[in-house]
Formats: sequence, structure tokens, C-alpha cells
Amino acid sequence: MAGTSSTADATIYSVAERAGVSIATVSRALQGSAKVSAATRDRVRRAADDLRYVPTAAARSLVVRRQEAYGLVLPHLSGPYYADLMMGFEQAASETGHSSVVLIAEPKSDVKSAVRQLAGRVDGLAFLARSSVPKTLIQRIAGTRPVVVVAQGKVRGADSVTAESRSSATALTTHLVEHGRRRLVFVGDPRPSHDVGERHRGFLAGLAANGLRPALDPLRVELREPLGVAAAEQLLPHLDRIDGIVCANDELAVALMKHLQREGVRVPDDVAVVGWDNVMTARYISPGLTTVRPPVTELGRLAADRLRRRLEGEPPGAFVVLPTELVVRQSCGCDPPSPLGVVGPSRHPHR
Amino acid sequence: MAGTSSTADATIYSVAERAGVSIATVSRALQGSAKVSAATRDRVRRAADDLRYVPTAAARSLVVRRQEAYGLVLPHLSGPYYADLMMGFEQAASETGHSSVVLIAEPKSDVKSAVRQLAGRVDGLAFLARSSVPKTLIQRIAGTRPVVVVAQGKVRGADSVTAESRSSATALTTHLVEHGRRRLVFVGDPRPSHDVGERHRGFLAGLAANGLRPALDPLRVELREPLGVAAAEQLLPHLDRIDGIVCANDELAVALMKHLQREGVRVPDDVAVVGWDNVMTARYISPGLTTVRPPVTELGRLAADRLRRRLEGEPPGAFVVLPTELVVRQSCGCDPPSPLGVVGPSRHPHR
DNA sequence: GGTGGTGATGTAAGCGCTTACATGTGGTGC
DNA sequence: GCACCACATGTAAGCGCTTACATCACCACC
Repeated sequence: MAGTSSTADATIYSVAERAGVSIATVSRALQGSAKVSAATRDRVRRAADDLRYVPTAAARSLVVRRQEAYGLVLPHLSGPYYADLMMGFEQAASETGHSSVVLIAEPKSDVKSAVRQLAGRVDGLAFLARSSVPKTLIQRIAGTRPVVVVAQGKVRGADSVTAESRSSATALTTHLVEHGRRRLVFVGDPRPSHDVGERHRGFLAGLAANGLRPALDPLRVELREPLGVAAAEQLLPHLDRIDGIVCANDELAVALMKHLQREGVRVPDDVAVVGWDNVMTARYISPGLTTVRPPVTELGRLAADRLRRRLEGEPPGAFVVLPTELVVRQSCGCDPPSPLGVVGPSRHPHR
Repeated sequence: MAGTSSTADATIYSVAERAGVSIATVSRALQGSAKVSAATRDRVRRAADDLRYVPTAAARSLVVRRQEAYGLVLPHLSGPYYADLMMGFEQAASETGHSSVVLIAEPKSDVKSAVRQLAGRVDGLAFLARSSVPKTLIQRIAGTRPVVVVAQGKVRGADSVTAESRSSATALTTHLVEHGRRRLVFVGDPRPSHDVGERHRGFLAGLAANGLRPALDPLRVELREPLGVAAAEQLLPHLDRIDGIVCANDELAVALMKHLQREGVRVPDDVAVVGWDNVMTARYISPGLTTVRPPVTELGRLAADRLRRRLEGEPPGAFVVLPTELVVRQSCGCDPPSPLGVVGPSRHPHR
């Protein structure tokens, strides 16, 4: 019933028949191989067109022993971060003729078998941090085909691309200290995510360098908007003991800041707030949110690029760190609208 | 070199050999077919595990004559809209065991062949509006396999899922008129996108119902942030002649509003501004942006659902319209923080 | 007018799976 | 003790392509 019109399942055979040639010639004509006469090529093309022929990729994959596709495993988190990353990935992938198969790995669904299945249809895979795929599984897959992990620590046998986090976090923290803030607190759970862990370590380092310690233990919350409100609630009673809040990402930061403001707290006067990711809202909210911009699209692009190289024979183990950019707005205590400053080592692949 | 470890290319044969059974038994054991003894199943599983066996999806696809994958064609536009839509789509797809292959169709790249190639590796495709895929191409593909268009008008032979636009736009416009605004202008190009066209028509209808006409011709700009600033620049000289700006989407609206404010224009006092999409920024900016919330995730989910049904034999031609929600904040002139109101017909599939 | 070369096309062998059908093995019922 | 059946497993045929190799026609050259 679906897609009827009788031509629905044209194959290379029907095209060959209609064009009066062998299937080999059809294949050659359609792949643009040189060894076909112009006349024949035209005839084949016309036949294919008439028949609405769509070559079955699976058949080709089987014989060329390549899927010509990459897999991208994301956590279930909306937000611009993942969209941008995907764009970069897909673009780089398609430039080398690879399709992108995406999988959203949420905790609830059967991630393990979903990932396995995905692996079977791609030549290489990229795993994003926080995608609730156990590291051991990633390692297993990496023993099977090229794998790159994004925004995570190293995984044996896999490549890694990350945005620099620790030193930017230190810079960010130092910036707050230079504003005279001494009683800082970190909001976000440093444990489950390598990246957030790094930000937290950088935060601690920034404090330590100034002989300071966190005013409170980190508030271990997930990096989502509603938790920002919850965190604000938790902090309200302690506002006399803190003068700066370093959030693990912008969603948390904007929600938290807005809620504090609703409760009459002045930002940055009473308390400074900073985030991470440079989402769109960060530059529209007021005061403008001081944050860190990771090169998200570039991260995606680079992940696909790693896969390409691996498939071309490069050995695994590359570890690429991309620089981030400190984006200073007003929530930290700076007054004028003045975005500036670049922090972090420049790109430095090794191994 | 890549993914060495010698086991890299375990096939069903090597697993069969190691387990001491035939490949048929391996297939049955791994697919969970009932006709395998528990002991054998275990042995096979262990062998597969030892060998890091990853079944080649292409081989299976070839024989079962299904790709077990859907294609999703998006325009090159970042923003939460597409991310959410993809989430919904992927989720629904994976619930029925389908992978999602995404393609970002930008004008520059060779969209035509990319789409063709995509078609060959999926069982059905969803095309998003503004994805720079010519309608004729979509129609051709639709003659070949199930196709659903999202947020577009009807396409022959394809299904369609859309968010209600026109009457919500009328409601939005009417709301502004009720605030006493009489001199409204539409920002965004109604021509290339079916949805934007609908919003514009709804805008005109809302005015006409009150005996009004647009204060200016629509400002035909793309729906991206930078164009919002440009539009604001264009409107500044005419501010005496307008008191309300209806933007085709939120990105445009927030950029425009912010720029007007920078120039000393008071929103909503001097001029009201409204948008469309209900992006995150809309609720953090001040004044809060009055806008319309389309059920984006649901749209994605429904698109995948249509494909499923078509593959199950349902005839093409379904036309599903999802209701949107008017989100009233302050940029329209309302004072209290009070989101409310639902507008638009409820979901009504026909055919 | 043979010989050899060149370019276009055909022949056929798989790629790694699934599955209809054939085969084998034991247990049951009479 | 034999027929029968259910169940577990094996055999083998393809799914729709690509490509190495064989074939063929034609032309140039001496």
C-alpha cells in the first residue's frame, strides 16, 4: 500500500533491464565510473529516473564493507549545546560522504542494546559526555571500531576531544576574586561528568591560588533549569555567607539568578553569578551573564574528523583540547557592556 | 590498523565456529528466537562476547528488506526548536526499533544527491520546513517510500504534521489590538515558509477583524538573530508610525527588542513586541516576551509516528494539526507575570 | 591481413546475514 | 516396540549491490 505505484521497489536489475544493459553497467554508470560510454550512461540514468530507482545502501555497504555512516550518541538534554554540536558533527561527516545516525541515550531505555545496534550500522561512533553510556561499554565498542569521546576524560582505545575547562574555570574564579568576592560556592555535581569535575577543580584551584576555600560544599544538582531554582532556594538562607555563585552551566545560572532576583536579591551587588556555555539567554538576561564559551560546533566537527582519520588508518589515542573563551558581562560585577578576553591554551593535540 | 585486536571483524561465521554450531543457530540465539535451547543460547552468547561480535546491520537489512531506520532532514538552523524536534522524533523512532539518520540540508551543499543517498538507507523520511529541499524532490521520494513533511503545507503523496499557526497568530494580533495597539507591523518573510506565511495571514486576519491594516509592509528578513537587529534599525525611523511589532519568531523578537531598548525605546510602553516559538530566552528577557508555543517535541514524535503507520500499511495523505499555546508575558503590554491561555483547535487528523 | 591494444560491456562471485525447509533426536502413547 | 510428534539444529538459498576478470568489437599498425 505504502508508496505503491508499482515502481516502489526498482532494483538495479529492473534498471538494467529497462536500459538494456547488465547490472554491472548500471552500477558503473550510476557511480560515475569512467568506463561507461556517454550514451549508455544517459540511457541508464533515464531508466533509473523513470523507475524512481533508489539504490539500497545496505547492499552497497555489504560489498564495500563500509557503512559510510557515523554514529553520534547524545544524552537526553535539549538546549542549544547539543544542537550545535550535532550540526558541526553532521557537517564534517557529510563532507566526507558519511551519514550521521544519532542516538539519544536516556537512562530509562535499553541503552546497552541500542548502542550495540547502532555500532552495527556505522563505521565509527562519537559519545557525548553525560550520555548515560557506561564507560565499559564504550571501551568494548572501541575495541571494535573507531570511537571518539567528546567532553569526557580519556577512554582506552578511543580518541578524545574536549574543551579546555580547568584553567578557564580558574580564570573565571580569579575574575570573581578580583572583584573582591571571597565567599564563593559551586553549584552543580562535579562527580558524574568529567567536564563538570574539571570546572570544579579549576574553581578550587582559583580559590586556592588566592588563599581561599569554598564558602560552602558544592550544591550537587543536575545541570537543568528547574534545579537552578531549587539551588537558589537552598542558597537563600545562606546569603549572608556567600557573595558569589559559580554555576556548572548557564541553564542553572540563569534560573538561579532569576529566582534570586525575584526574591529581592541584587545581582551582582549582593551576590555575583556566573555560568558556563554561553547560551543565547546569557546575553539577553539582565544583568548579562558572565560565562565561558566552549567551541561547541568545532567540537562536533572535530569529533567527526577524528573518526575519519581513524578510518584512514591513524592509530587511536589522540587527545585534543580546544580552547574556550571567557565571556565577561555584568553578572560578575563588571559594569560596562564589554565582552572580551580569551583564556586557555590554544589547541594542542598530542600523541 | 584501526580497531585492530584481530577480533575487529568477527562475523556470524566466526561466532558459529567458536560456539560449535551453525550460523543459523547463532542468528536464532542472538535474535532471541524461541527455538534454541538455553544451553546453546548461552554458549553462543559467550562466543559472541569473546569475539566482540557486532552484527552488520546492512546484511540484516538486505535480507529482511527493511532498513529499520528513519531519515530526518533539517535546515541548517541551530536553536532549540530543531533540537527539541529531533528529540521527539528520535524517541518515537527508537521506541519502534528504528534508528534516526539526520541530514542537515543547507543550500550550499549538494542537497539533491544527499537526500537521495539518505533515502536509500532509510524506510521513511521526515522533511522539516525551510530545509532547502525542493518540493519536487520531496514528491519524488514520496513516490518511493513513506514521507512526512513537518511544518509545511501539503505535499502530494506525503503525510503532513503541522502546528496550528494562523488562528494563533490572529489571537496574538487580537491581543495586541485589545491592548489598544492599532499600528502594527510584521517582521519576517512570509513567502518562503509555509508556517511563516500562515502566521502572516493570521496577523492580517486579526487586523482585518478589527477594521485595521498593517502600518507598514512586512519586513522580509530571515528568522535569525542578526536580522532582528537589522530590522530594529530599519524600524527606528518609523517608530512614530507604529506601536506594535509582530515577529515571525522569537530569535528575531528578542534581538529586535533588545536593540530597540538599547536605543532608548521603551517596550512595551512605546512599542509592543511579540514573537513565536517560546524559546528559553523569551522568559528570561525583560520584559518577558509574549509569544506562541508550538508543541515542538510532539511534532517530532508525531512525524516518526506517521512513518511507522505508513510502513504498517496506512495510506498516505494524513494531515495532522497540533494546537499551539499563546504565552502571554509583558512585552505585549500586560503587567502581571501571568502566563495563561490556550488557543487553537485541538488535534484533528483527517483523511 | 594478421596482431595487439584499447575501451566498453558482460559474467559471476561473493559481502554477512535471515529463514524456509530438511534432518535428526528423544520422548510418548498405544 | 513402533509410530508419531515436538523440538533443536543444520542446509542452503537468496537479499541487491560492487568489482575482478573475461569477452568482445573495433581500430591502428606494419
